Formats: sequence, structure tokens, C-alpha cells
Amino acid sequence: MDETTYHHGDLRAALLDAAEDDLQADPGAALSVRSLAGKVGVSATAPHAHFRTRADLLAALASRGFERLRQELAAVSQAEIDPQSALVALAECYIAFGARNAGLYRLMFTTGVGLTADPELRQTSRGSFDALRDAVRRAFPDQEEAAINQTTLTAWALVHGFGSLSNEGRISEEIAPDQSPAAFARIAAALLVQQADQK
Amino acid sequence: MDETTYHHGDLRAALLDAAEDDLQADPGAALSVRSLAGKVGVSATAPHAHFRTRADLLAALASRGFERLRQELAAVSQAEIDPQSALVALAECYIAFGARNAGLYRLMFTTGVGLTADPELRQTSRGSFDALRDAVRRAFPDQEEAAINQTTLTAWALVHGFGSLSNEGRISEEIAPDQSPAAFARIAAALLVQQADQK
DNA sequence: ATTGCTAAGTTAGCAACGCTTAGATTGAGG
DNA sequence: CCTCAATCTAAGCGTTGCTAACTTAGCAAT
Repeated sequence: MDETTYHHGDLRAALLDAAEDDLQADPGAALSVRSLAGKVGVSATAPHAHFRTRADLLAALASRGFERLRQELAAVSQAEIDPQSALVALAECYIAFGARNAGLYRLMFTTGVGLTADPELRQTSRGSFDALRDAVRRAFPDQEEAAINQTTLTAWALVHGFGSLSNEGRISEEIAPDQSPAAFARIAAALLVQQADQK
Repeated sequence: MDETTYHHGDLRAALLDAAEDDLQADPGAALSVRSLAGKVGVSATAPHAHFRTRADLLAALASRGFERLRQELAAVSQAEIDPQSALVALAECYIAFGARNAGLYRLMFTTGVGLTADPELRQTSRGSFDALRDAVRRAFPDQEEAAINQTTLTAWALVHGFGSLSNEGRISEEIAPDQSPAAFARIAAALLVQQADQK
């Protein structure tokens, strides 16, 4: 890579990478546009050519997160043969993703409200949900579409609840001695399977 | 109240009130210390006498939120006689609290990580959890303490998951036609009751 | 009553931030 | 080779969090 090119080449991706690094180093990082620009070796206002506003940058970052989450979920979903044990693996994959990318995960679900208007973010976010739904559909093949939707929603709420609370350090060791993603995933998946069995 | 007293009287509470107003008007408000000071009619740096840092102010605000949530949960828990229908009511109370105080709720569960070190926040947050646990204990009187803890944790993850996703506008109408807190609460409570019945 | 102390508020000022505007630099297509 | 749009820089505005030094006011002891 040339050291002193006027044009960076792929500043957009570089900025997102730098932002993710910051977030990985400190999940509560402030993510200043200026410091990101500095880290990438570019002037303070260069990012504005790619992201009209700081919020746009955050939305793009969140979108990238959802896309990665979708990929990881899809990979797990295809790897598992038994559709019910796939549910456990999927739950663990989801929660573990949050644990592995704490800062990014928070951003993904916090960018919310105003920014959910961002069409690309809406789409990638929906992609992650659909990955979950595919697995649920395979696990409970005899459920109707509406039931599938509700089960998926419940599953999502469960894993997001566990993941979010765990990420923010809200689950004390006294309450849950085993804080591993796998432990939370087992609880969540067991609940879902039970529900389906009763139908 | 005197108009031009040098000492404000209760600046600390006034700042928190103003912050909550801002958050109520716009759940994504930035909550600048300076503008809060301005709104209360005090110099820009006066707040620092009560909150060493902006993060401290946010932590205090979150703590107040948890205290109010605890009170509301406790009130519902005592009002209901049938312990199982109390679970539904409690879940609705929780999710509705999040919907009614979207900005505050987000803050409560986002202040996280570094700030969870704040002892008062830790305590009030724990208070909310205990209110939930009391209700779970009454609903499933024959469960052991460890099982109660796990059920409470599961319940918390469920309602927090639904509340959080719903608040951030992440649940599309297509997936959940009924977006009311009551609807989500019914799903969550049904899952918990089923689980207990199987034991 | 005067004094001293401390909490609570003020003004001034620094560095960092997001964003706008105007101008420089570049590579790609006609 | 020339043009032009995309990309980046430079300068600057208003706002922010926070510190430092000072002022004000109430309270307690003498």
C-alpha cells in the first residue's frame, strides 16, 4: 500500500474497520469521527465524503454487524443436521456473537428509533431475523406461518435478552453461576422446544 | 420558590428531572450537561458540584429509573392475588414501563459495563430484579432457590428482550400484528408457566 | 456578633467534537 | 489531452465536558 497517496483507496471500509477496532478495545468507546479519521491517516473532514453524518457512519457499522451475524447464524444453521439441536447451537451462536462483539452488538440494537429509518440497516437487520426464522421453521416443520413467526420472535427476544443482559454485566454470578453463552443458550432453547412440544 | 436565590435548593433533583424530560421528549436525546444546566437556570458548570462527571449523572438517572421500575413491579405484585396471573401482569408492567419511558429504559440498560461499577446503580438495579423474583417465588412456591433464580433470570431475559426490541422498533408489524405490551407479556408469561408445569 | 468553614454556585478558558464552506488534488472517461 | 466529478484538505463556527480559581451564602462555634 502506498504511503502518501492523496486518495486513500477505500476510506469508507477503513473507517468502519477502525471504528470496529475501537469498539473491540472498549465496548463503550465514544467513536469520534475525527479520531477515526486520524487513525486512518486522513484529515478530520474526509469521512464526510462517505458518511454525511456521524449517525450515518454508526448505522453503516451496525449494518455490517447484522450482516456478519446473519452469516454466522446461517453457517451454524446449515452445519447442524438435527433441526432441534440446531436451535441450541443457533442460540449459542447468537449469544456468543454478542459476547465476542460487545460494543458492536450494543450499537446494533441501540442505533434504534431514528436510525432504523436507514433502509440498508433495516434490510440487514431483517436478514439476521430471517436466518433465525429459517432455523425455527426447520425445527418445527408442522407449525403454520403465524406460529413460526411468533416462535421466532420469542426466540429472538430470549437470546437478545440473555445476550444483552449478559453483555452489559447485568447478570450476577450469584444468580447464574455459569455465565457462558452456551449455558444461556441451553436455557433459551429448552424453553422453545418445550413450547413446541405442547402444541 | 424564590426566583433569584444564589443557591438553587435542590439542583441535583432538578437536573435529573430536566434530563428525564428531555429523554421523554426524544428518547435519543444527547443529554448535554450544559443544556440541562441552562434549562434549570444555572451556570454551565454548576452541575459538577453534584455530579463529578456526565457519566455519573447518567448513572444517577438510570438508578432513579430502576427504583421507579421496582416500585411499579412491587405494586403490581401485591395487587394481584392469584400468583400465576400476577406473572402476566408483572410482565406487562415491565414491558409497559419500557414503552412509557423509552429513553430512560435504554439508558438504564446501556449505561452498562464501566458504569455498572457505580454502587448505587448496582443496588437499585438489583432491587428491580428482586421485585421480579419475589413474584416468581410466589408463582412457583415449590421450586428450590436455584430453580427460582434461573426462572427469574429467564423471565427477566424474556421481558427485557421483548421490551428492548419493541422499544427500538425492531419488531415489524408483519411479524407481530399486536405490538402492545400486553400481547408480548402474554407470550412471555405463557412460556414461563409452561416451563414450571413440566417440572 | 464575629469569625471561620464548607457546600454550592460563578466566570474564564482549554481541548475535542460534529459539521459547513471553500479550495486543492487526483484518476477516469471522452 | 482535457474535463470533470469524486475525493481529500484547510479553515472556521458553535457546542460540548471538564478544570481552575474565585465568589456567595448559610451554619456552627466562640
